[in-house]
Amino acid sequence: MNSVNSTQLQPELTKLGIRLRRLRHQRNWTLEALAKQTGISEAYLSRLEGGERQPSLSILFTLAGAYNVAISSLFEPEQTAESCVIVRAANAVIQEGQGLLYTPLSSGNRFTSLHPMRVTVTANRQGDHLYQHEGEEWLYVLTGQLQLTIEDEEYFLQPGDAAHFDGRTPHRLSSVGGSDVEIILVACAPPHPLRGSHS
Amino acid sequence: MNSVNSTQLQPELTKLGIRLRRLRHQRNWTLEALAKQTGISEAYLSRLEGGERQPSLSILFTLAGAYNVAISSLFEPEQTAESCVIVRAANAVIQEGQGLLYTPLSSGNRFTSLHPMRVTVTANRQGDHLYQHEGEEWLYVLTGQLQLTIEDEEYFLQPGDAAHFDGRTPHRLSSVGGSDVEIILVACAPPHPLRGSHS
DNA sequence: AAGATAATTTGCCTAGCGGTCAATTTTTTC
DNA sequence: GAAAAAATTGACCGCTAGGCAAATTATCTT
Repeated sequence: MNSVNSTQLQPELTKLGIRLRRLRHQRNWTLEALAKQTGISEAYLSRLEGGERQPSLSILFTLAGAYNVAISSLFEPEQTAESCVIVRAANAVIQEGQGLLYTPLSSGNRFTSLHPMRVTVTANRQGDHLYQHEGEEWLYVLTGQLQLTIEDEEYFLQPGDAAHFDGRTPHRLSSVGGSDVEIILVACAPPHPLRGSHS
Repeated sequence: MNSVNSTQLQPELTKLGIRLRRLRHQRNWTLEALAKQTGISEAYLSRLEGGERQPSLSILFTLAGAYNVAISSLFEPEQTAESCVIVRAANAVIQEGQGLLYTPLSSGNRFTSLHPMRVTVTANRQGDHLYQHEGEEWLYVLTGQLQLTIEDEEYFLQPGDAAHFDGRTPHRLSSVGGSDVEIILVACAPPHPLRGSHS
């Protein structure tokens, strides 16, 4: 009665194995070389890379050390190595949400982490809602005067000013001075954002 | 003769335990509740959080599932929850490197992932060097005309255009049209960059 | 093509640790 | 204070992580 496999385990093990093997091949190492370096037997390494064994953390730490990568990187979703996405000012697609005007500055999900956009905070809009999300956020004021509220702190930003803050602390944007504010906003989301929490 | 502990294991286990406990407390869950939900015994959970046991991957996957977080996040360095960093245009600190002029737009390392900067590509500079680094890169042209070379592809960007690419593919910036180019550049580095590889 | 050598995989085994139950201790509540 | 809830610990077992050595497959050499 092991209800363990809510996230099916085997495919994850296979993926892990593949990543490990790729790391090794990238370095042109043989199983023997790796075994000698880490003190782990060739046989076991082979089984790991085949996804036939479930490595203990100590093994994972050792391997991550040998490859000089973070353990977490062994579990991160594959980077789609799409080379480049260009978004032209001419083709801007403006979206509306919560009284703000958005223009995504990258076509979405080919890259995982960065989510850049151009945002227009319309004049006299009073930001009612406090935003809160995983990851970091950074913004840069192009034109206008921005009022940035972080939790209970207030900042006033001029064109050329930048702000960098933790997305988890409640924040809000509004314009001051009676004219629209144009900003560049870049969010950086972790690979697997925490969605609505608890039961 | 287990040469496993190159990266000392025990402290990592402790850290992991602390993270797990924090996740549980954040949700106001009791060991019993978590045990019931996951099918893992309270006793064992307690030991895990105390760092006294080395969880198997299947256990980790189950827990990550219960908390709805990525497994990798269990191994990532603590996010320093510093709330906000403001950089004023007035206080810009200009640095020079490789023929480019940099202005960091966030004061460094309090946040891990995002590294925003304003870059001036001086006129007629010929980007000789091809850059290559971990993580993603995104840029936005403020003024001037930029020539962006990604591997063997060439792109010409006008003010307002944006580009998003994988930092690992070799890339280079240069100016065209005989005038300086001002851009916003945001790099997104993974927590633990791969430093110089292999032996 | 066939030896020879390097590289990986597989059969088989077991020590040790992951994981549980039940009892004990600590913390909270009223 | 007692009583209930939450967390920890002792003692134990089964399973599997991981090693050894033989077998297989891939890579050279000539």
